[in-house]
Amino acid sequence: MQRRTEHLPRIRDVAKAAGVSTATVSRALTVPDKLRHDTKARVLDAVRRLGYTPNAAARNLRVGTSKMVLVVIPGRGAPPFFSEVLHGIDTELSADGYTMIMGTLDGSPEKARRVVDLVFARHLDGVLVTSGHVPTIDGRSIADASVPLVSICAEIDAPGVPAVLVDDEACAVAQADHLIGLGHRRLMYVAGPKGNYNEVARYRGFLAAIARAGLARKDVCRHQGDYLFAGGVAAGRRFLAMREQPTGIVCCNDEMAIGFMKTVAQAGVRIPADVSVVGFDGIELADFCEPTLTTIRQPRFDLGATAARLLVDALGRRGAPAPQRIVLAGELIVRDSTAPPPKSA
Amino acid sequence: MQRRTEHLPRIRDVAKAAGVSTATVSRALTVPDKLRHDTKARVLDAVRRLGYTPNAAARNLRVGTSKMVLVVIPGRGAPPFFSEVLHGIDTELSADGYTMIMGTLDGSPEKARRVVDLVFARHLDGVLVTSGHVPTIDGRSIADASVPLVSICAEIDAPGVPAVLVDDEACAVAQADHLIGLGHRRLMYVAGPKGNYNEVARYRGFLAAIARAGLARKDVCRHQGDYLFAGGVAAGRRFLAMREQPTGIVCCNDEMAIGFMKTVAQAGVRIPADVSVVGFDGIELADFCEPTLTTIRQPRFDLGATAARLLVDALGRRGAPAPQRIVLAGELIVRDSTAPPPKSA
DNA sequence: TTGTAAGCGTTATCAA
DNA sequence: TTGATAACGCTTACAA
Repeated sequence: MQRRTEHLPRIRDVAKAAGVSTATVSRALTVPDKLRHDTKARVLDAVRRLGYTPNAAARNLRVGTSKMVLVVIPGRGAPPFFSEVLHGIDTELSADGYTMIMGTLDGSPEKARRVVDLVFARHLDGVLVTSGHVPTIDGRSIADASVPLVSICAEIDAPGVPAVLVDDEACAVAQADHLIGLGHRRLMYVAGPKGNYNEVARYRGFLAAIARAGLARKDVCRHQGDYLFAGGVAAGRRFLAMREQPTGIVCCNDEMAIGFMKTVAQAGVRIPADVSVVGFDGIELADFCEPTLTTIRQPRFDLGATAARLLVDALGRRGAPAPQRIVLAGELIVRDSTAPPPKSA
Repeated sequence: MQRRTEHLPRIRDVAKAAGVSTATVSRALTVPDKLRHDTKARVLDAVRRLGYTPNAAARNLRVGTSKMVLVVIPGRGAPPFFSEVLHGIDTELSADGYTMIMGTLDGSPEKARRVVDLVFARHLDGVLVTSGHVPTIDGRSIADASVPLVSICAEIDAPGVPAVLVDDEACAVAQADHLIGLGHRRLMYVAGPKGNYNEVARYRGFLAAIARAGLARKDVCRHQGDYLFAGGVAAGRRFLAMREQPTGIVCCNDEMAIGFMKTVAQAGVRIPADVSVVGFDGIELADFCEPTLTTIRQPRFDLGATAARLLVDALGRRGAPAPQRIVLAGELIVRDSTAPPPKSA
């Protein structure tokens, strides 16, 4: 009636080998203190001899949990920013015996459906979301599955979901203030994808900073970007085509900043002599490109680790994590891509 | 007797709502062609109305598969080299409805045990290994679990496991030949971790190339590295301390090459005027560092995608993938870090 | 302290 | 074409 796994031992094989009931085997593995010492020894010996590991599906079905956590990542495998976030997540999760399932999103409905189905299939105990919004398809949102959720790097569009993030707005102010403090008066803002949580917050900070500095709106332009290298290249081309070029470029992330720098440098523009560039995120690349990039360093490992810890603690209590907003510090790192504007400007 | 998931519908709720048996609901979802049109419609309607998704644990237990694939990654979250490999894996896996579980290794027994347990718990249908050897703990190897296995980037230390890789040895020859062709006669080899599969193959290629070029062994030195940035820094320090410095540096991967370049450049050494550096891998960083790095480009996405495809095809046939060795082409990319040696040398 | 047996939610066999 | 039901392998309430 059913295909059986060839030769892997089941709990009753162990029970037989140890001369006990299956219940005792189960207890030896889950609540060893409640067994007599010699029975326990006998059972554990049989377990070792047979190489027994409990079947996960059967156990999950019975106990209703899987010790699996879904990590939702936006787009293209794992973008540079997320590698350290994942490392932080992985560290905390495995410390508590949880395993990480990757759910990548690329904007396609298929991917979104897979993620949502995974959650509703009760295949996992909790979800970490780094995409800024709750995956939803056909009106089904993973927030409706009553699975504990924690958001990383963004407040999320569902009520009561705790978030771990940096203060995007304040950091964006720091970006702009840095350039303004150096004397820049004509700025360009290279934006992230429209409506993206971080983009919105950072642009707000940018606008606040230029308002406070009393810059005229005509001295400031906004270029629609996409967080990708390509978006930075496009911004660079636009810059090259401008009659009155800005002297300071505020980028919404590092990848675009680097794309911008590569593009204008190829056209003979000197950084920072002719134009200054500030990035956001603090990815490794930012310290290796030429010139090295002034940027906002996000505590990427800690963002992931803190969120994972929050989730794991809640799961341990068999509840949802308390709604809260944990703000970690971002930091302006001044490197070689920024300087005072050229005299002529 | 048992905690039940609060409000998620089960198959019998759907059956009741549609006025059919649970068997019919199951069939409507798995073999829809075997139902009368109107019954099918009625069932699927109920499924939609109730928002029913089959419980994964129950299904896995019943059918004996989970549609999950474990990806074993060595160390530190996801090192730069692997991001694209993962992207390729993810693309192929999700095309066939498989989900990716991450198993990171950091050399600790705990991590290894988790990976091995996952496999023996039958929690997954297949495994992709990028670490060059089969995870093993306490004498239990995942190769013994009769779970289909495919190795990426390395032939693996278990018989009959298919591998998808580039020809490390030939690529290493290309690295060395490039420098030799430029006129370099004193070379330094910055190695990967001792015994690592790729390291061994690449060093073999290096030795073959210098032998063929007739270089004296005294003109060549080997520095023990670790694939990490730090290893490159150490190699750079050693270089700076040498009386008779080599003019060409062959690195076993890009991260070390970049670490080396940063270190010696800080000490005033000019690249490539004073010393040439070749990397291996073709990570993004290699095209953004200063100077840009001559390196071997590995088809990272394809390595992952091909391996995943191999595995998924085998799983579809409910068998193990055919033992084979698929070699993809690596390519020497000449950039700015290499030039003829200085005249004085 | 240990054993018996019910039940987790599916799917597949068999009978109708 | 559909329904009743056993079985997947485990944990746990209850009885001994």
